[in-house]
Amino acid sequence: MDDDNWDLSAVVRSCRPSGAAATTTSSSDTFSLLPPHSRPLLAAEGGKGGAFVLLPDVYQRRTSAPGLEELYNSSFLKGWLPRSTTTTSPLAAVGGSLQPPPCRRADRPVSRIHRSRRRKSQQKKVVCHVPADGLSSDTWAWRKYGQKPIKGSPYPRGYYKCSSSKACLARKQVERSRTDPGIYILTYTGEHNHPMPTHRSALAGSTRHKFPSPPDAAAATGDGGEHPSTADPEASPLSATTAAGLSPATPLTASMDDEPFRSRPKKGEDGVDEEEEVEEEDDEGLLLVEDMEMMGEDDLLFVRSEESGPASATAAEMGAFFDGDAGFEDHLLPLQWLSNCNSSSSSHGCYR
DNA sequence: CGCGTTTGACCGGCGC
DNA sequence: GCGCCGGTCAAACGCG
Repeated sequence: MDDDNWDLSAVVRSCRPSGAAATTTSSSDTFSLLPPHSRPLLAAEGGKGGAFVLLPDVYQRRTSAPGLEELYNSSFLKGWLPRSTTTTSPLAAVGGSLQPPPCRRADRPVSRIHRSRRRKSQQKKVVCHVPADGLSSDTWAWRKYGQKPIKGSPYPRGYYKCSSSKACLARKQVERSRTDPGIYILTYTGEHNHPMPTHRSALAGSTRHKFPSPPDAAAATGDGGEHPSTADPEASPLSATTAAGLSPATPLTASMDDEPFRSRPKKGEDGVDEEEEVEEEDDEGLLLVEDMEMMGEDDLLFVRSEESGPASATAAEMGAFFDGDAGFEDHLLPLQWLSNCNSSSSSHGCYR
């Protein structure tokens, strides 16, 4: 149960805006830090025919919202809310089981089986579509452990693990949207079994490639030629590699931002200013979460924000929302969101 | 020296 | 049952 919360919260949390990322630790703080500008537009999709919900001021009130329960209970929500609060969520299972002791490839026998793999299809995951800047907002420390070209997509998918704790089963996949290169598809699975790192000390190494990457490469591939070390743009079209691979973890630093920014018509590229720039574009919706989906075994919560519309939420925001104590376990989060949406629609102040 | 990234290979799930 | 594809591992390497 808690696990689920963790999971979700963690997941979403990662979508935090770069600006707020570093300093926020408590959920409440985080929350308050969230850019008000983003009014999330949630799209709930129960598998098929999804329903879209506008979430207005979710962030402003994270406290309980009357009627939430009703909402929650309503068939509507049930259709897409992760009801898996129950103990049996696949995630829980995943979280509970630790990975087997590492074995070398040579040794790697058959025992890799019990990994977190467990029925891929049943794994609970949360999918967020975030703009490039959204990636940088992830406050969790992620470590890239793999990258793979995905069939049908020109961009590779990067695989990340939470580096804060070895035991942490939280994972994240970063993939560039094939339709909109400016958008990244973040897929979170597993849950963090530890508190969010206050500061990214863990990211030590990740800070490295900040903006070293040759602009050309990145620009050329359109995705990420960011890593200097890697990048063999020519090697394969997928060299976009880092595109997806930008470590989302390095948010503060912005490895990812770097690249993504390029893809979008951007102005300055001085890494330092990136955040500022981001904020600037915020108004335009750059920092919004394009889409967010939470998938349970069968359920899929699809959250979508409109880019320019008033209703837009940054991944970060969502993260904040889920952040900390308030988790799915209460199921209040989503509910709150929903309720807020319904009740109010206002305020979307611009972030900043 | 520590940590993260890169990269090729391995393995299992899933569809046909 | 087979093959494809996605996900993960771990050695090698780079950077601060």
